[in-house]
Amino acid sequence: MLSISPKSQNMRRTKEEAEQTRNAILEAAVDVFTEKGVARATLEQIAKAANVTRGAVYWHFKNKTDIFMALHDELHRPFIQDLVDGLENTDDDPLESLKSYCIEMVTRIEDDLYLRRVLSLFLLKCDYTGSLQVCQERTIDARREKSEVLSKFFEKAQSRGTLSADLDPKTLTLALSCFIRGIAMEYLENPDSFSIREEAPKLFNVFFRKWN
Amino acid sequence: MLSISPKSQNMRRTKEEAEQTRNAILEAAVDVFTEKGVARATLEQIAKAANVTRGAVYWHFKNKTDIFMALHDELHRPFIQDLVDGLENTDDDPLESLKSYCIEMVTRIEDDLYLRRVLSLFLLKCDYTGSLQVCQERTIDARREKSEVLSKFFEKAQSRGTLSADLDPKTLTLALSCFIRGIAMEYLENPDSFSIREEAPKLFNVFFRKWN
DNA sequence: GACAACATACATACATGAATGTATTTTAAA
DNA sequence: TTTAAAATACATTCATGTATGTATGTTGTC
Repeated sequence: MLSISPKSQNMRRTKEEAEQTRNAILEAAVDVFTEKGVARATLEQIAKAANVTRGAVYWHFKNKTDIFMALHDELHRPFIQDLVDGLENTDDDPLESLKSYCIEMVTRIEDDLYLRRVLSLFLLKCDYTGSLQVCQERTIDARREKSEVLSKFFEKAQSRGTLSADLDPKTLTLALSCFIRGIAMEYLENPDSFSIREEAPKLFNVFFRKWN
Repeated sequence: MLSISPKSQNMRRTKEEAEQTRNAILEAAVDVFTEKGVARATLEQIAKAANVTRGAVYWHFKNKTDIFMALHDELHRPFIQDLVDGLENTDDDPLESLKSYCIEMVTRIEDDLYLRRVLSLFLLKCDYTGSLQVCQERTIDARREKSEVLSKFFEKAQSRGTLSADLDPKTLTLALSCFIRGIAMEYLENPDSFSIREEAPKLFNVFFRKWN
């Protein structure tokens, strides 16, 4: 967690220091949001966790929703984008590389503690009613993009004969999306119930077993 | 939505009328919770939706958490129990009956509007931080019970030779749980993105395709 | 390069509303 | 008569947003 420089209070910061403050607030927000839940988290708690006052928070952000959306933009969408990129940069056996990419990706959820917190925040610690609805609508676009990339994988596999032609790529895409989502949800909700690192290879072996 | 009998306000009700009032409050709570989200919903809104005052609400329930837990007990856990029962009452080809049961179950999510609202409420419209944490802990037990029933299915299939012996029933159970969860989440979050009624058979055909 | 003029980056103080919980009252059922 | 099932009234808390203060960074000007 970033902590702003120990200037005696109420001294004007330089541009870089201000940027640091902004980041500290965002990081503090992740902590407070995941601990209290977005709805129950107060700006006072976030400010305190970032070692600033609510004044600083209101300087950098309009309100709680604005903070959440900033996090959403900076963390969630890049995550999906990263996923898309990872999918596009594979060119050998499509299904095999897709499989190992999936395993790698969900394993990161267990290994990368920060990713885990952030995903938990967006998937578990908030509901997208009210002012947060717009965030969800934005991710829908990103998800459709993701689905299109996935589809191409299955199509490529079909054209190479690795995948039976009578299976619908759209269906497989939907199935895989649901599967990944379910794994993430079940793990985040109860991380002690199973180890992704151990189970992910088995799980995706089940999903990607002989298709033709 | 139940509406209590049109007695001129402030008349004492009979026991049955009181029970009706309680139910009206619970039904109103489902509506308000799903529309506003549990955190943003107020007791005033719930009372108004049930055609009573906050006084009635506080007579029947301690607070908002108490209402939520009552709903949780009356709706969510029976749903899981129903699932367990449905699984136990099949005795022919285990995998085939498991498959059709899965299809039936998720299809209900699209067809049964009330089920949809309730599931949406518990899966999407609340976060289980703070006072709602206990609810989540309770479902964890129910889920483990569900998993054990599922496991037995795969074990039975193995003993009958329908399922390769080198596949771990535990893994298959986890996979199926995640898959179902993911389907429910994706659909509830964006019901327009696909039709469960059309896709469920295809999806579970993918999952349950030749195992041996 | 010094200095005024201004903008920036906050902290502090305050006003407000909204939701909650409780205390009191009302009416009729038991 | 007592008590259940509410309605009504009230006090309190709490988070929010905003207004204001303030000291310093920044920038144009000479």
